[in-house]
Amino acid sequence: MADVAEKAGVSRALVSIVFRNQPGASQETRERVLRVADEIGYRPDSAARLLARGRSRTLGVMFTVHQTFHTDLIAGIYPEAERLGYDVLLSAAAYGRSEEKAIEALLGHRCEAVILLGPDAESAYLDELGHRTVTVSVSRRVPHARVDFVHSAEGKGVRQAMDHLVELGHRRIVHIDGGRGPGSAERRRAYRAAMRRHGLESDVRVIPGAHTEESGIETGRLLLAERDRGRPLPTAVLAGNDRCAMGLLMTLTRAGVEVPRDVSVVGYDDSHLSHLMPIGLTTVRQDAVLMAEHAVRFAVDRLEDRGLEPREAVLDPKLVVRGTSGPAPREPA
Amino acid sequence: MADVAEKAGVSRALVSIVFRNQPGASQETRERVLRVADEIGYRPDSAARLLARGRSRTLGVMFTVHQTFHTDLIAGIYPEAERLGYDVLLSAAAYGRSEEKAIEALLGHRCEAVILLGPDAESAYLDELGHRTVTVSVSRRVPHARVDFVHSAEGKGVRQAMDHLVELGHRRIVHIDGGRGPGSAERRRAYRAAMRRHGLESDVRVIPGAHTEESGIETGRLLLAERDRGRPLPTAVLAGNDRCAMGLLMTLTRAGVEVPRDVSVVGYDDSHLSHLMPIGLTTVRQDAVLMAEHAVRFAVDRLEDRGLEPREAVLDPKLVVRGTSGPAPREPA
DNA sequence: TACTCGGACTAGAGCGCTCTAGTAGAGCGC
DNA sequence: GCGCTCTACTAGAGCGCTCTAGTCCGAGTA
Repeated sequence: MADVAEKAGVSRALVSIVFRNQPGASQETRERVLRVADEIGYRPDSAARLLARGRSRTLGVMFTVHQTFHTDLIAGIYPEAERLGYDVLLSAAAYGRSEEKAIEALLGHRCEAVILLGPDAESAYLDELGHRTVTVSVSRRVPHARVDFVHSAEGKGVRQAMDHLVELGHRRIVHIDGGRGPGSAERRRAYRAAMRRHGLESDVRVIPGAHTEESGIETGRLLLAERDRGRPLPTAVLAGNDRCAMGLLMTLTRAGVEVPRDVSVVGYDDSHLSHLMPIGLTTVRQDAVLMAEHAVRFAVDRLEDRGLEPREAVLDPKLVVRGTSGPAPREPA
Repeated sequence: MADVAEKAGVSRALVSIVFRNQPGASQETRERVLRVADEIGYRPDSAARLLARGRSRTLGVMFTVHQTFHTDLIAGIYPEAERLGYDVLLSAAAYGRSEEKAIEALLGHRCEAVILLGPDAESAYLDELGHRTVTVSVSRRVPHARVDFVHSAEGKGVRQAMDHLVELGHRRIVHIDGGRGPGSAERRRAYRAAMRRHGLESDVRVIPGAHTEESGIETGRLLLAERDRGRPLPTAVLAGNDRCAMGLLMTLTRAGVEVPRDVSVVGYDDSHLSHLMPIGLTTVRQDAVLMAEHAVRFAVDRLEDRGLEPREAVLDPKLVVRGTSGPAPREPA
């Protein structure tokens, strides 16, 4: 920086002004400084800048490698953060790298706020974190913790999906549970409620699972094995999320079960996988971009006005009917 | 830090020593300092640390959101970097966020080296980058650029896959090209060479595609349409990567084409998707963990010894035979 | 002319660390 | 006692910026 200042014949302070795009420098000088900087290959050191400024204007994002929906969210976080003048730092949790570790890394880099995508850490930890920094949780409700919360109205989404299936004549609708996955408790509850509302209480069946392809595959195998033992297949399955639906779909199709002729499958998330299937997955869309924007906005709002309390955004999901849901097969009389 | 020093009754320098785990402090003092720090909630500011140290000991990783293989790589990068005492910063390229932007963000955060996962930027830019910082490219060869290069021996992988298929009796083996995707030029070349070597020159067919599910779906539709017009299906398809194979697989299965009875499908990458399919995708494994370790090691080696020239690591891929490849169907005489 | 005012620019402190050079004191041999 | 070394510790400069509190100068005003 000193080199640039000298070579451009100005003070370091002026260079700083130019690089921060602040008033106080003539157009002429601005151009000269930028030109010199470019020649020298100078690029402001964000560490020093950050140190001097006292604020980092950086948002940390913790996500889980392999969660396709997270990557959709990340793609939405960047532009919104940029629009608001914030930098984004990513830190991944992975096998062998706990969420806590990923979060601590962000904190060490002086992120002013952390946005957690579907965190799985303990409530107590998250609450403590929320007291230490502005924290936003996406998808996962963290009861009694000082964190903002962005999610979609799981209940509404499930209800739409269930109404759709019932309208198509389905009665034996099975739900594959998302286990500890974000939102699954709400989805499970909504599934039960919808079944009850449609007078299908006796057909309620929740199969324990997870938000992974494996879970869908296993459930598929389970259902097929049951069929071979005489128990009829359900006519429709409401999967825990798209990945699970994918796994199920592959297993069923592979076994000669035609979707949606024999079984209808509905997913959840509308992650980019869903449009990719040849006939398209009927699923409940969570608008990743909108969720990302809310998360960023919540974080920034609380950074700029420390008095603000954490908020909750509930976004309306929307059933997207594609090819994997159809009329219920006629019951063998 | 000053607070900690005062409360522990030592100098700031001593606190620094303790936190850097350096010799020069008694066990007793160490414990006292750490205890006080914990009470106060002190956590070293990495910006200041970085500034003072002159080195950031941070590796920047650029990846593309949605590329499943990249997430596999990331999972491998973290532990190796940690082992060598380096921090990792992630920056994603996404729709609306160019690779250059992602890379510049890393540089702005004073990453000492950047590891680019399957970069798609122009050679000239990457070369310039390579002259500015230690740069490692994974999967994508960047000719004439000053960058380390880690990849798998595409040729060997393809050859293994082709030998496998030919051994199973296949002759009409089609290759779906990966377009501009990393490694695809080599794979295409190796496919042609293998066909020639097996005396199948007249059956060579490369269908333009990309490393995406869409591409597989489109190719599937194309092949099915051709079949309907009288041209027989190929008996085997070597896809550009796993995602492409997935798309193809779904399309074919959906249309009643049985895999591998009617058509064999081979992927490339062995990304975590492949084990997840119910019958398992026959694919060429690129060992993500090993590649990640090499990439990190290359970066760190060149950081610690500036005289080192960029190197190239060619890892041997390995054909993993699973369920999607089988004997060629008997030709309708 | 004397003044104010605002735009362009500068000096220098300070951000929270690390690191070099140094001190103080204990332990040792002679 | 002396010098020596070794360990435990400290003072203070400096990392590359930002920011506050200025200075300087020319145009506008009375």
